Amino acid sequence: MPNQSGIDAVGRVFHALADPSRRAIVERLVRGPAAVKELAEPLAMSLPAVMQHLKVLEDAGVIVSEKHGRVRSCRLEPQTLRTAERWLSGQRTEGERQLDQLDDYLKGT
Amino acid sequence: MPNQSGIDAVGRVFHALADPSRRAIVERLVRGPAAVKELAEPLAMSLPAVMQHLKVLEDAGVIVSEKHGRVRSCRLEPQTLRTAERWLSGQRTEGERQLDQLDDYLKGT
DNA sequence: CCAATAGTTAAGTACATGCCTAACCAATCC
DNA sequence: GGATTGGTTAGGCATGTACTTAACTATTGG
Repeated sequence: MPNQSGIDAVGRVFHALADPSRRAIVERLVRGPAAVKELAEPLAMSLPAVMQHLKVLEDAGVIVSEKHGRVRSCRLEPQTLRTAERWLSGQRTEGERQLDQLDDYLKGT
Repeated sequence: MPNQSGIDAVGRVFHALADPSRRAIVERLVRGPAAVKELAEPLAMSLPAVMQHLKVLEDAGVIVSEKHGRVRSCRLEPQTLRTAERWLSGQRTEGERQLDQLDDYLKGT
């Protein structure tokens, strides 16, 4: 069991993105919503395996899905990726922060 | 085994960051280098366990370490986190991209 | 209605992860 | 030199992850 209990939102997102198949799914969904079948196609694995990946992504809040008729449509929940991005951008050393300021200065001119 | 073979750099970084103890280590190292002992202190686990976490972080390229005398000093390798950040910022939907442009416009005025 | 399509559930397997304890090594300190 | 400090190695255990196949359900097109 991981060190901390269940409510580790950022951790779930990073864990979801650690798998190349799941990142491929995300990369596909950036271009718009897709059905499970379509997401499965390029992935060289069984449908149930894909479903598990989708569950991990959905539990992490990276995607949402809803069923219309017999097809489940999945789409990205962009805010969640932004949260992870924000955690990363928070981890800057003092040196980096100075470079960032220089950067802003140059852009602002 | 994950779907793809070993040379998945971004995947290793995300996997390293999925664990709360490892993120705590990163958050500490943002404020400057530290010895293994110091990193272990707030973590409520054995030294060997901490060492394994450090190995995961080092294999992912998130940190580097070198031994001076009997103490191993660890520090952040900021570029690696930037790589992960860049992957995330690449995953923007069309809608988000438009918001970003609006954002840039407002800032640039 | 029947068959094909899209998805779901269940159960099983192989391997990875996150911890532990115990034993060990090598640089310091007195 | 001997004890202490900081780190390392080895082995083991419980749980989690990434798949698989087989069987099943619900929608839909002809």
